[in-house]
Formats: sequence, C-alpha cells, structure tokens
Amino acid sequence: MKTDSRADITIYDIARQLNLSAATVSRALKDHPAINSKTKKKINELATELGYRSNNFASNLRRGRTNTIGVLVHELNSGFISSVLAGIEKVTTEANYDLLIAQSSESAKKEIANANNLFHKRVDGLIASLSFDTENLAHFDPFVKKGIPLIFFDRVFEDSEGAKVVIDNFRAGYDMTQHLINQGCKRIMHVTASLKRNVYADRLRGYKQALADNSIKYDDDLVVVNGLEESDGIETAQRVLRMKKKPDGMFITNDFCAAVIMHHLQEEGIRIPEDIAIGGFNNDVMGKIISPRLTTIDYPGVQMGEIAARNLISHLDGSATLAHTNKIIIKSELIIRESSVRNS
Amino acid sequence: MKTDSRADITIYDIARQLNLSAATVSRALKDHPAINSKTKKKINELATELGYRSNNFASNLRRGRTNTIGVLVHELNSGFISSVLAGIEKVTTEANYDLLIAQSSESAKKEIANANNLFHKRVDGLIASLSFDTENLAHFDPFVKKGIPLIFFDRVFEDSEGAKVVIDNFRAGYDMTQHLINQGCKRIMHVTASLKRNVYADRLRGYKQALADNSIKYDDDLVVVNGLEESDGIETAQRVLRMKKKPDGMFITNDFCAAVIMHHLQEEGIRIPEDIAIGGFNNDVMGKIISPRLTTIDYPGVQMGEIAARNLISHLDGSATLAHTNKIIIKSELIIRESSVRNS
DNA sequence: AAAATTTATGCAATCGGTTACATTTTTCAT
DNA sequence: ATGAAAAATGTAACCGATTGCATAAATTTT
Repeated sequence: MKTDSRADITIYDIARQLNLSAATVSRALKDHPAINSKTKKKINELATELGYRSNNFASNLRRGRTNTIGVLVHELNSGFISSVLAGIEKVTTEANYDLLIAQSSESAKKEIANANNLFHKRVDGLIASLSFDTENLAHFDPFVKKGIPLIFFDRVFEDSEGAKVVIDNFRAGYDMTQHLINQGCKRIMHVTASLKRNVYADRLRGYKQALADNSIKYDDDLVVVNGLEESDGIETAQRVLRMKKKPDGMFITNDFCAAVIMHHLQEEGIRIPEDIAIGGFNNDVMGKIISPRLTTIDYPGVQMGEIAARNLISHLDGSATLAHTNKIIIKSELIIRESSVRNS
Repeated sequence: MKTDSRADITIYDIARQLNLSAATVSRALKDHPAINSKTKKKINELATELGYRSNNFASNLRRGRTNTIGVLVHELNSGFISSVLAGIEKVTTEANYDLLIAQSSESAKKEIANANNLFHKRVDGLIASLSFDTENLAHFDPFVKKGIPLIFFDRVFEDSEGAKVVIDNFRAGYDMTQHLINQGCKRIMHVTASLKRNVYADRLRGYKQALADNSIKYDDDLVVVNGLEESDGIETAQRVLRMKKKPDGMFITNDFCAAVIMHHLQEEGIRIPEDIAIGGFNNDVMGKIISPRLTTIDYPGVQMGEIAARNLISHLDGSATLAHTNKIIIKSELIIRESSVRNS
C-alpha cells in the first residue's frame, strides 16, 4: 500500500551481521557494563550506519514501563501554563521521559475523560492541575490504586493523595489587598472564579483577612464570582458601571480578565487608577502593554513545572519515599505598576 | 518496590475465566464480525468488570503502527497555535489517534531534534509548522523515505514534499496595506520577521504590490525585519521615534508585537491612528482590550488544524491518494478596528 | 440423513527488546 | 601450567495482542 521503502532494522539484523547474539546487541546499545568496549563500539557504529531505531513498544512491553509522564492541565493557551510546561519539559527531557499532554478546557467531564485516557496509555506518572468545576478526585483513584505517582500543581485539593506544588495564595491575596488599601482604597471589589478551587478560595481568604486587619467591613456585594473569559469581564465591568456606589479598587484574580475590565471601564470614562485602582494576578505579558500597565502577582511557572517534574521523577526512580514530601510552596511576588499607584 | 496493588488484567485472564481462547477474546474486544454476539457480550462484561485495559505496546508491536500523530510547532504559547491544536485534537480524537506535541521555540536546532525524536517514536504521520530559522527540510527526509505522511501548515516550504495548509499571505498583506493606503497613509512601515518563512515573505510581496498599485514608491528603509518578541517591539518603536521623517502607517505582522510598539509610541505622545495608523496580524484576543483596539487579519486556526488533521488521517486510511491534494488555501479576513481608522 | 455451507472458535507463530541464568573465554594468582 | 576468579557472550523464555490458517459447530441444501 505505502511506499515502504525499507523495512526497519532490528537488533537481530545487527546481531546477524556481526555474528553476535541479540542479547549482546541489546546490552551494548544500553551501555551495559558487562559488554566489551570494542564490541560496543562495533555495534554502535553498525547501528547508526544502518539507521537502527529502537522499538519502544517491544521495550515497553517487556519492561512494563512507558517512560512517559502524563500532564493534565485546565487550559493550554495561557502564559502561565505554557511556562509550567516549559519547566516540566526541561526536566523530563533531561531524564529521558516523554510527555503526553491533555487539556480539559476547564471542564470536569473532559478532565475525567483525559484522566482515563492517560491511565489507559499507562503513563508512569501524572502531573495535573484541576479544572474549574472538578468536584472530586475519583477519576484519579485508578492511579492511586496502581501506585502510579501523582503530583498536582497550582489548582489542588487540600486533602488529596499525591504531592502538591503551589504558591501561597492566601498570602498573595492578602498582599494585593493590603497594597490597594495602602493606596487609599476603602471599597475594594474582588473578582474571582469558582471557589471550589483552592487558588481562588485562598485568595479570597487573604482578601478578607487584609480587610479585617485594616478594620474595613467585608461586604458580600463586592465579591464577584464568575468566569474569567472576555465575556465575563465585560459583564463584570457593566455591573460596576451600574453600581450607584462604585468601588475605588478592584482585585481581579486574572490579568487577562483585569485587562478586559479595565478597558471597558476606561471606555466609559472611568480613570484608572484615580477612580479605581486595579490589581490582577499571574503577571501575564500583556500586563505591560496596556495603559496603564497592570499591577499583578508574579507566579513562577517555569519553576513550578520544574519542581513538580523533578519530584515526580525522583518518585519514579524510587529515590524519594512516596508521599513524604507532600506540599511544596513556591514564592510569589507582588509587582506594582501604574494601574494601582496613586501619587497621593 | 511500589504498592502495586493488583497486576494488570490481560486477554488471557479473561479467556481463562470464560474458557475461551485469547484469540476469541481479542476479536470480541475489537468487535470482529466472526464472533457470536452473545460471546462478545460476555467478554465485554467481564472485561469491564475486571477493569481490563488493552496493552497498547503489545498491540502496536504486533501491528507495526502507533496510532499516534506527531505535531511539531514553533511555539506553544500563542493563541493561534493553541487554536490550531484544538482543531487537530478534535479531529484526531474522533479518529482515535493520539497526539505527541513538540515545540521548537523558533529554533531550527530544536526542530531537528524534535523531528528525530518523533521519528524514533514512530508516529504514523506528522503535522508541522517551521521555526524562524529553519534552512531546509533535510530533517524530514526520514519520514519521506519511510512513506510517513507529512503535512505542513502556516509556515511551509513551497517546494516540499507533503501537503500544505496555508492562508493567502500575499493577499492578506495586500489587503492590509491597501486598507492603510485608503486611510490616507503615504509612508507605511512594514515590520516583519525572517523572510525565510513564506508567511513573512508573501506578506511583504503583498505589501509591495499594494504600494505599486497605488503608485507609492517602495522604500527599503521602511521595512524592518526583526523578531516579534517584546524586546524586538521596543527596539522597533525606538527606531521609529528616532526617525526624522516618521511613517504615517505601520503594518506589523504580529498582534502582540504591534501592541508593544503601539504602547511605546503612545507613551512618547504619538497618537494612534491620527499620527500613525497601525495594523497587526493574527487576531489575537489582546487586540480587543488595548486602546485603540487593533486592526488585524483574522486567521482561522481551528479550521486550519482540522483540515490538516483530516487530510493526514485520510492519507493514513489510504482513502486519499498520497500527494495529490497538495496545497489547501484557507480564507483569511481583514478586521478593521480603531487603530487604523481615520475619520477623515 | 448425508453433503455442502456458513458461522464460530482455537492454534500457534509473530512483533522486537529484555534479562535471569547458563556457558564460554580471558585474566591472574599460585 | 593449573585452577579459580573475572569478564564477555549466548540461550531461551517472556511481555500481550494480533491474525492466517485450521478445525469444530451450527445451519442449510439436496
């Protein structure tokens, strides 16, 4: 059917040509210490000459491992996730693992399907960040039961199996709110997403605590729980515009959404930061190219990915005792730009 | 070592329990017509009960196929690429193919390494978009020699093997330039990237042609070939600011870069679009949240991905004659927003 | 009821590395 | 030189699903 120009070379072909056994060839290619270095050299040379490529399926079948790590994220098209992936990729490539990446598009249903798929693909380990509406971790049970190590990052469940890599969202939420208060804000609106997710719930807690510490009464009407897409941002902006008593500060847990809101408020004549001071979250590149530039929380994505991957691999090696390093907290940082600073 | 709670179930386990042969079980699970439907039912029920999962490695080894498609992109963190991936994913998932995604980070070296890796992973087919500085397609030769179908999208080589899915970049470049001319621009600067890439070379040709058709003299100094990162944009903006005779229009082949440039020009007091009208390329979401909103070319990413994937799969099925559908051109569209419109 | 079909199932080889356990070859001390 | 230890290579079973080619069972035809 196909123009299958040449069939594949196997270790048997190499063995035959050199009058050796397949076992020796296999060992030589794996740099096994028992093989004479001259023999190794001969074998490797012939292998490259013939364009030999090892058959992973045969190898995986025999060894019962895949050397593949599954990554399950809520979204691909985000600067933060991309950087986490970059970090993961760096570490896993070095350790000679492959990556199988799946995105759940913020849907629990798709997350479950992807988890099942990755389980069936027999990944050796899994790195995951939960979608908006994931209710429980039942779909990860098969991994746990089979002893496949599991690491969650960013969006995690407090009481789950497996290690977690997170930032201190409470602290970050606190810092941002305190910063806005320092700028003179008295009515700070908080725009966030599903409180099922630790990241949003913790930031809200931080927000509340900062208000309390500054003797500002918490007002339920100033907390908006919504999506973080463009349409959600527009909706929130319109809601603000309709308010009789407008906020004088906004802490929005996502840079893109913050940018959308800011843009819409500006179009209606509201001045940022004079009328409303705004802070976002994530330190997305776009924050630097809008006017005014956006105050935000920097989130070390690459580092998070590296740590998660390194941790997972050390489990796979058996060099770390499973489930004993349970939670790793990475430092985040408040970045202050013009969108929130009032030269009082 | 691990808490390997339970070993894996194989077709042999199922066969034994039902007093059948492994062959029958295998066929039943594949819904082979020769198997009695009652037998099939029994087998399938037991399979789910036992939590059977097929071993892909055994299957792939035997069948000599992987049911995996490689995707080689120049960058992951881009709205355009994400949407292409979404399109590819949709089609391949339906057809029951897996995806192996690799990014070259705009480096030919990494692209070559990735191509080799995907070849060794024995993908059944490859979908690729070239990096900035790829000089030739030698690293794809192994695929061609082995009869592995190859499809390029967006960034392609004119005279390569394999099918191509592209937009009409000449036309898009022409349209954008003509639009700027219609707004009264006489000195239009064109900011673009490596002319090795068809997308940029073709857009430049379109730009030149539009100038010619409007009897505007082409000026080499008005074409900037650079990267499209933030730092490149800043550089270009500074160059414009230094120019004695500034342009009155700019056609920048990337929305993000356009946004960076626009922002920097505005900070120095240049009015957009009154002093300089600006058009970008790609219809990135960010174009709508900056002020003024950005005129751009819409690029149908999802569709491109779908078409590329569908094409590839039809090759793999053998339902399409190889290399006869050679080039597919998808429609792109000029989207006019405030960054370029002068109410003359 | 015997023969011819049709339908359903089984046998056994195969895919290509890996590895426990021989076996052979080399090196070295006595 | 001779036996013991070390180094190098070989043998063969194995991983689990697939499939061409029998064979057996059920159904239809004559």
